[in-house]
Amino acid sequence: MLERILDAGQQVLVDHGYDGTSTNRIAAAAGISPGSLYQYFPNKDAIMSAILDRFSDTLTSRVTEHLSGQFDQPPPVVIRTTLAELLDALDVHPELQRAAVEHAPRLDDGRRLREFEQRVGDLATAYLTARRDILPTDDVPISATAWMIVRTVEHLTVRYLLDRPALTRDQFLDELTRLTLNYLRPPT
Amino acid sequence: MLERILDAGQQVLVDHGYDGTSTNRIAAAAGISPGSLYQYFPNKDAIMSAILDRFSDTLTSRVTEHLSGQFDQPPPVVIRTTLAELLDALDVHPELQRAAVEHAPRLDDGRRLREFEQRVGDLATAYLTARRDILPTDDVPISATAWMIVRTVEHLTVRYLLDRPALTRDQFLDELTRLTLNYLRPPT
Amino acid sequence: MLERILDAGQQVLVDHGYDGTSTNRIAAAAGISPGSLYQYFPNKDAIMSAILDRFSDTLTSRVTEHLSGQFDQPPPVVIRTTLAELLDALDVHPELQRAAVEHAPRLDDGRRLREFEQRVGDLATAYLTARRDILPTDDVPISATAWMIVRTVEHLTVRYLLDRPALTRDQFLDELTRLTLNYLRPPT
Amino acid sequence: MLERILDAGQQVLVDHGYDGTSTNRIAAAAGISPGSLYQYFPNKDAIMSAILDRFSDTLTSRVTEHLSGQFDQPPPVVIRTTLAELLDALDVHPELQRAAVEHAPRLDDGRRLREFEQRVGDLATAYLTARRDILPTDDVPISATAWMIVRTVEHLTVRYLLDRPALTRDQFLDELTRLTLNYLRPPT
DNA sequence: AATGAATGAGGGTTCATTCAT
DNA sequence: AATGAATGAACCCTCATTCAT
Repeated sequence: MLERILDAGQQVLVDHGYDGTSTNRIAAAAGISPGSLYQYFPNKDAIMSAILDRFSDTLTSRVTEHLSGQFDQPPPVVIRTTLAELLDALDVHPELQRAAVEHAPRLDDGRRLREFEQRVGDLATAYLTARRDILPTDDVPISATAWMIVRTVEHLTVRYLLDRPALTRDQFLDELTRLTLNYLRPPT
Repeated sequence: MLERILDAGQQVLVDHGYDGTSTNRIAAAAGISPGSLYQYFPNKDAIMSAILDRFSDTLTSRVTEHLSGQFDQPPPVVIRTTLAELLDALDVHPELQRAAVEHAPRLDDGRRLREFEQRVGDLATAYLTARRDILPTDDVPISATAWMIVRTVEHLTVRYLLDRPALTRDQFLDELTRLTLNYLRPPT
Repeated sequence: MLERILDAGQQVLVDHGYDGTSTNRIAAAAGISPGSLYQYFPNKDAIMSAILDRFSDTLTSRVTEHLSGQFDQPPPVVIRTTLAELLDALDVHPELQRAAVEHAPRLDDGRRLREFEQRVGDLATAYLTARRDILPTDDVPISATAWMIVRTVEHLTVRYLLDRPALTRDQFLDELTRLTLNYLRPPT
Repeated sequence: MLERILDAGQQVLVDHGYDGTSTNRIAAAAGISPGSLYQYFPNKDAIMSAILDRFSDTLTSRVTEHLSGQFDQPPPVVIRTTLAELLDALDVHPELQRAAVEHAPRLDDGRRLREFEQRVGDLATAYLTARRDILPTDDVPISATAWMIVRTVEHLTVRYLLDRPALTRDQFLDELTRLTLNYLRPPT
């Protein structure tokens, strides 16, 4: 039933946007009465949060799982396949992802979104720390480098799926991989 | 009077956030009656759009102006100073910018935001076309390369101002410049 | 319009009791839309308070006015006519008075009602202080004596009108006057 | 089980006030499910009524018991000790009493409260009839005299406990006794 | 008897929009 | 042009009550 509510809420979010997502609509979409929502969630925001949490959990675990199986591959391989994994994970619910990107900033003052980014950032920092040798310089903290990369990758991936620019999936992954790897290349 | 309404709306948006921006508040801030708003704008969204348009116009013209005076400088200089110009332009109204980032996607289904990005993208494409020599390959359309760079730069700049990570302005500009230039570097 | 809302609210209060007094009902009774209530009152409690305030103001001013014109009459006359004045004032809106008595305790934790009693108590204290000579003893503070009398008179008057026991108005006034005066009589 | 529900309801009433007393809370406090309440009571009001009934039964029986053991004492003693008994009986559950006073009027249109007062009034009438000699006049029916006294005593006692004015228990009992006895004193 | 999830009408309140003045 | 009182649909949420299990 929790699932049913989240599914319904997700559908409403996708169909009507954040402002169009009323508790009554969610209840109707779930085929239950408005009051029943409150047996499972304390309020509307909790529902929205749970929807986004579920989504971000799926993403994080897919990427983490993939990464943990690749840790000893050469960086270009790790990065390229990880980006592919992220892209494909996001591509499962492109509509939800659009909604999430557009509306998550308002939930808990965006804490939810920031948490997700934090988790991915930690992952990237961990990887870069392990592969400290590929970093071009010591002048910039690893966390800052990770911050640059994570934001870039996250945003470009999302926007690629939403805008569908004139690039094939593989071309896009090539570009994104190059962007990332070149960023780490030492100056000549 | 149009200006007055936009100023008032912008102030309310900055002070009270998107959800706190009611038409009544805007009218009060503008020193007119709620009904009078509708003499100048068909509805609330039109006001919000106009506020964001004005902001994006300011940005575009500052960057365009700067770029046109730098066209013949060496690319590293052009890019670094252009990024600085963009960063500083955005930094004038960080609160407004936050509001814009969080809420623009919902206005007109995001058409507004896309328009702005289109304009900046065209600018970048024009520059890259002129400097076609610095591109690493012909396999990827220039517009796609511009798309990658524009999204990256735009998003990182915005997030830098909002998140204020542990990087000084100059460090950040260094990183962003390197990210951009390295992206264009040919493979070894 | 304020008056109209208060009248409507008063009617609804009388007809449906405190719990039956919804803002929607008040609005309907006033012939306006629910939203309009909030142009004149910040919330429901403010409406309820205003209704009771209006009622208690009427009472207080009638009694005060009467008392100020009688201050130099002999105590039995003052008391008897004052009680009559109070009884008649309360009798104007017996239904409202019932509602007030039954439901006022819940408003602001009863602050409203207490305020009214405070005002009447002050009046009584003032009178007793002026006529200190009729008090039987100095052992009890005047304010306590006033407290006893005010509660008694208020409650009996109210209950007389609501319960209509087997006493004529004049008999009741006789009894109430005797109760009050005898309370002040010195022991033999 | 009936007892258990009443105990639970009473506790909730005392702890959370009338508006905070939901059937769900009562059920939880009683350690049963909401649905089970309706096996023992037809609806919420019946529960509330039963709680107040039980309370008023306790009061009546304490006072009756006391009175029956004092019938042949001199009136000043009977009255003083009876008032003391009532005061102490009410003081056992001041919070419950407050709830009772504030909300009893609304139950069954106040029938419940009136019944209680009727019983106490009958008691007083019986006593006064037995001691008819102490009445100052025959012009007023005994029941009316009892009505005056019962209301006064009941209300003052309740209010004394709720308002806690600047009077000790004994001072208050002195005053209340004097009020009652003096009311019955013949005019000079 | 007992459960407790489900109900759904109704609660107070907001606010973009309108329209008589 | 300008007003601002009035609108009313929609918001989120509560809770006494029911009924399939």
